[in-house]
Amino acid sequence: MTQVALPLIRKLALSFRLSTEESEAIAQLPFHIRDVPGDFAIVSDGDRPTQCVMIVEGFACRYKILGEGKRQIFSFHIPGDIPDLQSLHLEVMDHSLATVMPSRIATLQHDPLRAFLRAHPRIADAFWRDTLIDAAIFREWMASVARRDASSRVAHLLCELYIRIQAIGRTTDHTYELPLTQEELADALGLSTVHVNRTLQELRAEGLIRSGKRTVAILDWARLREVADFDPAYLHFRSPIPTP
Amino acid sequence: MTQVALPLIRKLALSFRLSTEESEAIAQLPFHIRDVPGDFAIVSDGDRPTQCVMIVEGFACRYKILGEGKRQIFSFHIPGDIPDLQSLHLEVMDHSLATVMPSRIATLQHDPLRAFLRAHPRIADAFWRDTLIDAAIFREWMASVARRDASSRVAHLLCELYIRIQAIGRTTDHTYELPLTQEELADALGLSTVHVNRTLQELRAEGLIRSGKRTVAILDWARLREVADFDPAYLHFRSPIPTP
DNA sequence: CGATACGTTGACGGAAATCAACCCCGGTGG
DNA sequence: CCACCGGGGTTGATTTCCGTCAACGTATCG
Repeated sequence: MTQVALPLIRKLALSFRLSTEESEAIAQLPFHIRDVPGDFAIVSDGDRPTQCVMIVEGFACRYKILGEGKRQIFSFHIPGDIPDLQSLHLEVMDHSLATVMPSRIATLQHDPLRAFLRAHPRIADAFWRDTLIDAAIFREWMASVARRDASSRVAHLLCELYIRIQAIGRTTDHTYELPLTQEELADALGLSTVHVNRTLQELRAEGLIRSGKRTVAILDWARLREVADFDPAYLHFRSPIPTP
Repeated sequence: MTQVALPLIRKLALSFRLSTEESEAIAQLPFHIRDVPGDFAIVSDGDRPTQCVMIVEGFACRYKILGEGKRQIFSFHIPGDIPDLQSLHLEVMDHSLATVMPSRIATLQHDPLRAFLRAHPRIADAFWRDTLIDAAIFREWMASVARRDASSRVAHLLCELYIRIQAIGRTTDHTYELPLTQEELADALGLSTVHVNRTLQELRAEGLIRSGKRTVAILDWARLREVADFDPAYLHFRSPIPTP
């Protein structure tokens, strides 16, 4: 019935060998589909969710509001991601999850999901693995924010998103849709919006990217990757990553 | 036989309700004990480990060397931690693990561990949960490095280590052993050693901490926590955290 | 057509990096 | 026993990257 799970299955298959039966089992999970607007708070810091959320269409981010009202975005999420899978094992949310554009999401109650994972331990491993890749992405972002300069940071994020979005088949001609404002980029990169703006201009001037309203085009992958100090190993794909 | 697993059991119990049988099962795992010197590379970026490592005594860190030779430390690990548990599901290491002082470690082959977790799905959940807490710590560090100033960052790290070390019963009088050089602190915090030095002096001058060779004493928890913008929720302990 | 959100630009200031000494202390070897 | 050495800590001077502030441009929308 549900085609809904397709991006999830495809994504898990990127890093894990799923059998046909396993894929079909996942497709049978009792998803509940919902459309939500942009800037919609799916789960909030402090909540005790009883369900997980998968992104079917759209774009979401996880973030936390810090002491002096600053916001740190920890990750961006694309179709096939289950950004709050951790709520299955950690009762209280320590951060928030929100859409950044109108999106279609599929919710999955914890109880049936838990039962399902007990019945399919290999799939449980795949889900665990997925959360481990999540953590690897956090580490890489930490390294970016701690040690790379502004242009490297911006470039790195653009590289990562390109690879991830390409992996779910949503790039054409080295171009992908990026529905983020410069303020959101700044909140993710630990920069000010002003500096993000100047840095994007710099990357454009260098001929590395073209970036217009809501889209990014990679013009020179080799040099962008160089500037970014980007090595996709941390994404843990099974097969070598096809590069432009 | 093995008392070795005690810190691990104690640590899991911090955030997960383990039955006596489960604790005993963990204690029976086939650990292999080894003593290693300080600055010893346990696992390196690019390795394909066939075992996991638990810290029995000592102190370790995970890190990665970035493009221009800079090092980013992602986490510190204390007795009871299994820093490379992720290698159970991610074949290739995307970072390195090393001791920062002479340590006793216990290794655990992947195969028996995998079989064990299949046989004890609840314990598998506890381990999964542990890796999720790991990820939560990464997020918090990311927020620190991205958005907090130097004194807040240093204070935050000292708070986190205090709580974690206290949880395994290794503090006395608000004092704990911290076998880190200022260079290692700098690599963890995204600062220069010079600035770490000045910031520590500042915290000392403010009367928040006393820090001598290899030890830290918390003198004013309330104000330190305030400076750090520290909220231990992200550590996901089961019971309220006893504060000085 | 004004309101609003997002992007862009310039001037200025500040937090932290960098560079370069210097100190202190424990270990080691002559 | 003392000289030497090296790692770690400390200090001051200078530089730089990026933040902040403030204004202005531009597009979308009710």
